Amino acid sequence: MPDTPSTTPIRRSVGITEVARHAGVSPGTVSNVLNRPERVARETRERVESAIRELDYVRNSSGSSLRSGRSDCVGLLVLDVTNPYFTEVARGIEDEAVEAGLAVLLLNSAEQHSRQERNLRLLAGQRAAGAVVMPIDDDLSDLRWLSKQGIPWVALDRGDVPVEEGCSVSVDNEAGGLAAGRHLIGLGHERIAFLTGPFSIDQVHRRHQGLLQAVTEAGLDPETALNLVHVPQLNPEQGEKAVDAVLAGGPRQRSTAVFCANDQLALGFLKGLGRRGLHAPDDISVMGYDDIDVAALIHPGLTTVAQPKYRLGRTAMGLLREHLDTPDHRHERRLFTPEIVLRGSTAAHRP
Amino acid sequence: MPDTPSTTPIRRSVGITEVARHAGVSPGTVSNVLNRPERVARETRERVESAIRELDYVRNSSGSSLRSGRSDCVGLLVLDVTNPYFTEVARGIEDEAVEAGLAVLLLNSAEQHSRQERNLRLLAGQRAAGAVVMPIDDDLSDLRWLSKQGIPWVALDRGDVPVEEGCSVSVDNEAGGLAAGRHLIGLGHERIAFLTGPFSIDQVHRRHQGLLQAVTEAGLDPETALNLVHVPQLNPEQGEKAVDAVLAGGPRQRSTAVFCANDQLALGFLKGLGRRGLHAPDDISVMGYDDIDVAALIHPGLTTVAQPKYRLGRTAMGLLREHLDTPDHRHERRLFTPEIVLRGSTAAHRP
DNA sequence: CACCGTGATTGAAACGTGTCAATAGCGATC
DNA sequence: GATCGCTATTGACACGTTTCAATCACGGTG
Repeated sequence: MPDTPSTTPIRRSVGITEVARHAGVSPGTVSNVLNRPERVARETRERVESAIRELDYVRNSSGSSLRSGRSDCVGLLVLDVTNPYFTEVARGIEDEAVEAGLAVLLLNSAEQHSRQERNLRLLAGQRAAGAVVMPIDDDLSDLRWLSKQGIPWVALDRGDVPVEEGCSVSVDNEAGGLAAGRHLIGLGHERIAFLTGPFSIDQVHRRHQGLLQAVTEAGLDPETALNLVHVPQLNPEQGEKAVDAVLAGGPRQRSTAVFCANDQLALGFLKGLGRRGLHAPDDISVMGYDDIDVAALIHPGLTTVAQPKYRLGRTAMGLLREHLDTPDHRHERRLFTPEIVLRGSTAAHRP
Repeated sequence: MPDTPSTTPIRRSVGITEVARHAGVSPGTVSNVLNRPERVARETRERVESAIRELDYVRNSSGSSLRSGRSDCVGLLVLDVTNPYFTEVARGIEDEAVEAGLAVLLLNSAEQHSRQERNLRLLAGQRAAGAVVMPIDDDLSDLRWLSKQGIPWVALDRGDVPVEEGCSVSVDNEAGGLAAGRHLIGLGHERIAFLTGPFSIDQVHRRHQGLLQAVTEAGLDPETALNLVHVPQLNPEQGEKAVDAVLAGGPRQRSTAVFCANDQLALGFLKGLGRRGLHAPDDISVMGYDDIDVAALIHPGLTTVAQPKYRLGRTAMGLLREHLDTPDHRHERRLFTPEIVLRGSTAAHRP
């Protein structure tokens, strides 16, 4: 029994050498026990292991990654930590990373370019093993810089990354818009509002393309069947404000359904409806996009286009793992197809 | 002559020595430029700085923290990344950390003890400068281990940490329960249901204590005025399931208001109400706890007890900074008082 | 001129780990 | 008994940085 009742207040933490001395072997052997246990005889290994336990040794990853050149940290660059969409993705990434024995360094860009740069510098400083990045805009120069620093990456939610530059995982927004449009048209709606942010956001633009396709393939005239309502940002406040614009027009021209580019917009819109004493789907059918958690928690439930968020994160990290494991890795682009989740906020149009 | 062709095959990134050679100075000078710029003459400093820029040098933090013993990483141990409550706290922490020039290593315990341990080990391995921890239960042994490893920490949302063991930042749950109770009683409600998880969760237990105090101070008999409904977990599904239990009792005994231990519970409860064609506050007043974002986004808005989440995170990290800066630091306990946010889900009782 | 002080720069020694050639131990084979 | 083959272990060095005592340059003072 080692009786060390008075833990020294200030001490350099125990290192590999101290463990070695304690077990009566050389530091190299301890290192071998940690990294290639099969190379060391069972008896010595056990002796070292018990010394490790006894001294409460934990390997200093600074020294380790300094020497080996590799770190067991991967970066996750996120646009906004508070966005529930991202947190779900983060969960997928983390689960996969844990399996690979990697630590996730979560970095928040807070939608600011300066902060994204700062964070990438930080990753490079850590000599991170790799990174999963949700780039703040379609400017790839930051990612190229990362490549130049020797840090492999996977872009998330950016379908437009050339496959020779790097891996990417994203969801087919056009297919999502198309499915949403078909759903509403299938319910008999012939005048649909699209509540959206600026088309400079690529994802939103593509959703509109899909919606447009649904309208034309149904033989409707986009001019009259589609009512575009633009708001500056994709947040609930804007959705609430937009109610009047969406409901504009006489009884014959008024939209009977609204497709929101975003669940957040849809939530705000629903709230605005409620304030005016109106309800979905009786007064207007409402559809969102993303399927964030709350979509299922409100009444009526929000019909929406679900992104496979968790799987998105998992495959992104999976791709990164593959990248790290295989030396002659070739970049890949993975495209997911979203699925519609039917809930109570949409219903058949009753003329 | 540096012709050692058989060195490591992996491409090492540029280091301080290469910068030094390029600028015609010694490595020590480059280090000084990075760490104590005032000690080096302006002319040389500029020469070094331009060399740094030219070679695109970024400091290797492994080497740095290995030598100096300090890391610029702090850990943030979170119970569940997807919980909006925590993400808001995380935002506060990150903002403060960025100001202090610290990187935040976000680690997710996913409510599992094994994972919490894993993550703490990881932190110790990184020789992190400190940690902000939301402990998974009231067992302090993990935190003590962290202290023994020489890593200072601040506990979050655990009011019961002895101040001689470490710093803590939390919110006065008893005050929150009291305020909620007063609000409902002030509206004329005399039969209140408390929808809650197991009392083994300290926070929930204290909220109940506060509620109890409100009831007794109003001269009501807790036996008849309070209806305790226990569910195993604090999630929306349980809230939805609990509707019948809350609404039980004849017209004279039925609760006219429900105080949910959690916004998530409240959301589920509201959904369950809607399913049955009932509405808040007409059929029953509903109150939550936490003030997560969605509470304001639904209709009617959810009256709830707001925790100062962002400030909670900021002060936690602030305390940690203080801890790191002042050598003769003494632990502190900060207690915040929550505030009621009035929205539409509660209303006066009409007998 | 000798001496001192000051400020700028240098050289070398760590920090804790991984790697790898070298060595020791030892039974089997020639 | 010498040699070989094999496994287990050892030393010593390198990774990139910080730190600190030592050195150098140089102008001012006695």
